[in-house]
Amino acid sequence: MVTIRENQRSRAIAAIGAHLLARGLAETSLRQLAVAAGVSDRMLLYYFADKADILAQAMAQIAGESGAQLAKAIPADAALTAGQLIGEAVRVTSTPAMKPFMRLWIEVVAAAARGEAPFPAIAQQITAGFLSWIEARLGGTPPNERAAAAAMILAVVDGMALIEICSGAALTSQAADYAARLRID
Amino acid sequence: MVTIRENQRSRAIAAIGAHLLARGLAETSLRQLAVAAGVSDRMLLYYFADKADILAQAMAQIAGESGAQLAKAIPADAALTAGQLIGEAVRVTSTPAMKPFMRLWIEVVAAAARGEAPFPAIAQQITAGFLSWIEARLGGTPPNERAAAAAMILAVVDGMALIEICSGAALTSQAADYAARLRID
DNA sequence: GAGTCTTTGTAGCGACTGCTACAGAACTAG
DNA sequence: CTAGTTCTGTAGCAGTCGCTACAAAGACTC
Repeated sequence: MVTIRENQRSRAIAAIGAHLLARGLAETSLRQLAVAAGVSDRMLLYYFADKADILAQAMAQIAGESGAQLAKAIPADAALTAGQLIGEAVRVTSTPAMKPFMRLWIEVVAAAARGEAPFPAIAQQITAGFLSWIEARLGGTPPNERAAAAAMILAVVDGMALIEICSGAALTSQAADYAARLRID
Repeated sequence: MVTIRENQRSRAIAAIGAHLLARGLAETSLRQLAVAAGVSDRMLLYYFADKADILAQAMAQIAGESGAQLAKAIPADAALTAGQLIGEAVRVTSTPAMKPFMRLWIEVVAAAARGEAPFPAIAQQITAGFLSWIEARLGGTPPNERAAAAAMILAVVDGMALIEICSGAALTSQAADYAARLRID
């Protein structure tokens, strides 16, 4: 009973997700999203409740895919120290496949800072996902320090994405190599 | 011969700078900036060339003030290792006085990523300022490693600002303490 | 006081925003 | 075949955006 609509809806989410990864949040008016999805803006608002709904579902899909990619990249039972995981995490998130996501992620955080719906909720969910991914691999760090260590590692990973935007890939790559040498007392 | 106009111009820059620090980039339409500056939008475009000009000058002023604040916080000739400077830099940029600037900074980087004028140029300038501030204090690090170390430290500092947006002050403060324990091989 | 230049208000343009009313097309159930 | 539901195109609303044309007011020189 829902075939056409649901089918179109998931097609639209996939197309808009790809559009977001390619273009960021710069071209996200309803009409621009509609072009990206290959339908009319009228139809987009027939499939989804409103613009925030569209973006939320597209971002959820993207986050899910990227999360799966991360999960595969490093085994969940890797018992690393914080120092070791910094290097690994930076390496994984610097992958060409992850770069578009990290760039979009920066824009999402900024939109969340601005309070722009639906990004605050999205940012919180993705952050939680990142943190649990990190914590699950911090077996070499005392349990009572894992939350702080995970947040610190996430800061380094996110910071690298920021540096890439401001200073380009070359310096970022050097910084990443340097970060891999970090150790904890 | 330029008294009134120049006077009003610098008043407007100061007021708009304060507005940006308080509200971020969310409320930056010409009409909103005009209200913040206490003049009409018509006048704002009489004092300045266009909206990008307004934002560029306000951001330059803010960056200058924050840069001076940073310069004072840690002596320029402090010969620190990268590990030591991470802790110091995170401490300084987490100061209540610096928090609004760091938050705005995140939004500026995201706007730069989006290619939105005049933010790419602004982001590049501020990044250069940050990096030279850091490098000047890395006397304890071999000269050929300073650029990479500075970029890495900037990544940590910026990343902390991102974490603060997504996860709040409490976790960020723990992460900052943890970051202060980082050392370089 | 006339003429000139700087400063300011009013009013609005054309483009774009998210979103919707309305009507017709297509399909399905009886 | 008819009635009802699902789908989709056209057209446009009310609002905001950056910016500007026009003209009047004020300041200043001579």
